[in-house]
Amino acid sequence: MKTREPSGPPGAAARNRRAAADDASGFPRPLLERLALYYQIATSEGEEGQDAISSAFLAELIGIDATLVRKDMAAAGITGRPKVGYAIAEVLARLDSVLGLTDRNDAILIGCGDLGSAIARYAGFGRYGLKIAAVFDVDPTKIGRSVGGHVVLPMEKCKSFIEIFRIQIAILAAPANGAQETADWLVRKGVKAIWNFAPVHLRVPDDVAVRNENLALGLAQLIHMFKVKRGNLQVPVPAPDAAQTEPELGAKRTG
Amino acid sequence: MKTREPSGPPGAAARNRRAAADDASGFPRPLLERLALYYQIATSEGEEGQDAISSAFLAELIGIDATLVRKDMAAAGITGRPKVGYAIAEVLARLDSVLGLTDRNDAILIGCGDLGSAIARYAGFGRYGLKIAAVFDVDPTKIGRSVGGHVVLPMEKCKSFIEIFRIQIAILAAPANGAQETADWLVRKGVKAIWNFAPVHLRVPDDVAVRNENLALGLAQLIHMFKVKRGNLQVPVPAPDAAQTEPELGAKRTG
DNA sequence: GAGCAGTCGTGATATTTTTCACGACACATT
DNA sequence: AATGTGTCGTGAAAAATATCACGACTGCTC
Ligand SMILES: NC(=O)c1ccc[n+]([C@@H]2O[C@H](COP(=O)([O-])OP(=O)(O)OC[C@H]3O[C@@H](n4cnc5c(N)ncnc54)[C@H](O)[C@@H]3O)[C@@H](O)[C@H]2O)c1
Ligand SMILES: NC(=O)c1ccc[n+]([C@@H]2O[C@H](COP(=O)([O-])OP(=O)(O)OC[C@H]3O[C@@H](n4cnc5c(N)ncnc54)[C@H](O)[C@@H]3O)[C@@H](O)[C@H]2O)c1
Repeated sequence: MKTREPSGPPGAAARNRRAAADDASGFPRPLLERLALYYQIATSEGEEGQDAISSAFLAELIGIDATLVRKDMAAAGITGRPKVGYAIAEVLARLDSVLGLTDRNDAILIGCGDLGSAIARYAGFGRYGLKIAAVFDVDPTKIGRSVGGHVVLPMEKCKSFIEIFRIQIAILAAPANGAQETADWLVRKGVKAIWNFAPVHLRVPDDVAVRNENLALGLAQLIHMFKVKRGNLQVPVPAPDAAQTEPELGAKRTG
Repeated sequence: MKTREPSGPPGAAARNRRAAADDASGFPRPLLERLALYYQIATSEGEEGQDAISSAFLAELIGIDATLVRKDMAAAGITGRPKVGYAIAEVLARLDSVLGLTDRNDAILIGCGDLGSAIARYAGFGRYGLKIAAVFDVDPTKIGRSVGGHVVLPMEKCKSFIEIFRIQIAILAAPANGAQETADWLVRKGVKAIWNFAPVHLRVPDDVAVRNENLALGLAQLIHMFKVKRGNLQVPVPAPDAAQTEPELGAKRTG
């Protein structure tokens, strides 16, 4: 399946000033990532009394080029003022809209273990419109307990809850084992967005949004960076034909 | 005002322009991300008895092109066999080395609140070489408690612990307020890699690796995807001159 | 009001990342 | 052993992404 529609206008080589904002498939991921970062920084700067932020400031803070920040702002429809920068109020308002944080999004939390409890108790996602409407678990010893103001409900009640409250967003904090099945079930029940914390790459239909928040991958990246900076990591594999040491770990096919 | 000084060595400002960026002669970030994903999938497939995996299988699972998988494998120095695929043993061994997971990495955990406790109890990071050597907190009521087999220690003991055990990796699960200061302090004490869960973008010197595991940004992205797929997100901002609704939050210049 | 300094806006350019096309090789079957 | 099918390997093309260079505009100072 290709999520890429080959609808490329052949004559549109010249860049039109309308940016690529009206692309129905949303913004490219890297841009989106930076946009959310701008939102966060703008929020924190605003709380410190700032009225505006410059592209150079953002760029320096994040470690990217200032031009890129300006392009991003343009893509989001944010207009800055020379000599001043971007008005924080406008940045927040615009990104609120662009990121879709304007209205509240009710979600259910599946799995109330260590991580699920932390999420249930965390208030920081409220700013992004997330409202945990209910918490579910299969463990009888956890059902009925109150976690972060939510009473843990049995999974048996999940189906009707989704249907009655038209829940479309689910946070999946259950074990990896069975995560895909749970996700499939949620999708069948009508869930359209899944925030997955289990260390598996969930597969969902095309009309469902999924974000695999795979912390282990982040850790792997950090360790890689760490080793590279330390210098004791021999990454390069320049020899293209070198049929060097075969891993003698066994488990190879019976030849 | 760009007076946001990273409170580090005074002359380092010019040098750490790319500090927050990640690629330091290592692999580009997207590639690295996929590599870690292959590692995870290969692990799980291996546990199910598979001997080899094909590029097509990985591509289909992740939702990318099979050619890209093969390029990635080549970049990591992994050689496959036609008609068979990539030997899982080789994939794991090679990625172990490439990602730097071969030897154990001792780390300290700073902040043992909801999220910190979940991390301390989680065993899943062990596969990536991470070993939590100690847990620290400032809250007197938490000190002395046992969390995931670790006794929570007071921050006062953190300095000597880092020095004695030559700790180079820190997991930061303390509140955002003061996270940067804590990070600066850790860096001064010799920490070379920080896994940051506070919702701020940490600034560190060039020789320190940092991964900002900003969950809120992930949430923002999920919500954006969700809204776009639902169709009720009007992103485009074509009107270039239309002085439409100015944010009435003040902060506008008087003409 | 004129000049200066700082910042945005954007077309052109460079770099990186991904896809396409096709040849080569390995295993299975007859 | 010959044939057939499925998979890897890789150079070239395409697309996406980031940077450069420079013009335009704003606010400040004098
Ligand atoms: N704790 C962490 O720091 C951490 C870090 C990264 C990833 N994760 C992942 O997050 C998930 C949860 O981690 P955790 O540490 O909270 O585990 P946990 O074992 O503490 O909690 C899992 C909870 O899910 C419940 N559960 C099991 N099957 C369920 C089902 N089918 N439906 C609903 N609930 C179900 C269990 O009863 C339990 O309460 C796991 O997939 C884990 O790999 C956790
Ligand atoms: N809980 C979540 O689901 C979640 C999600 C995303 C991000 N976060 C972020 O993770 C961090 C921790 O979240 P939490 O929910 O565990 O918060 P928490 O308040 O439950 O825990 C924070 C802990 O850090 C300790 N602490 C405070 N200052 C410290 C310092 N200077 N040094 C060492 N320890 C210190 C506190 O005593 C407390 O135990 C926060 O920055 C939060 O924004 C949490």
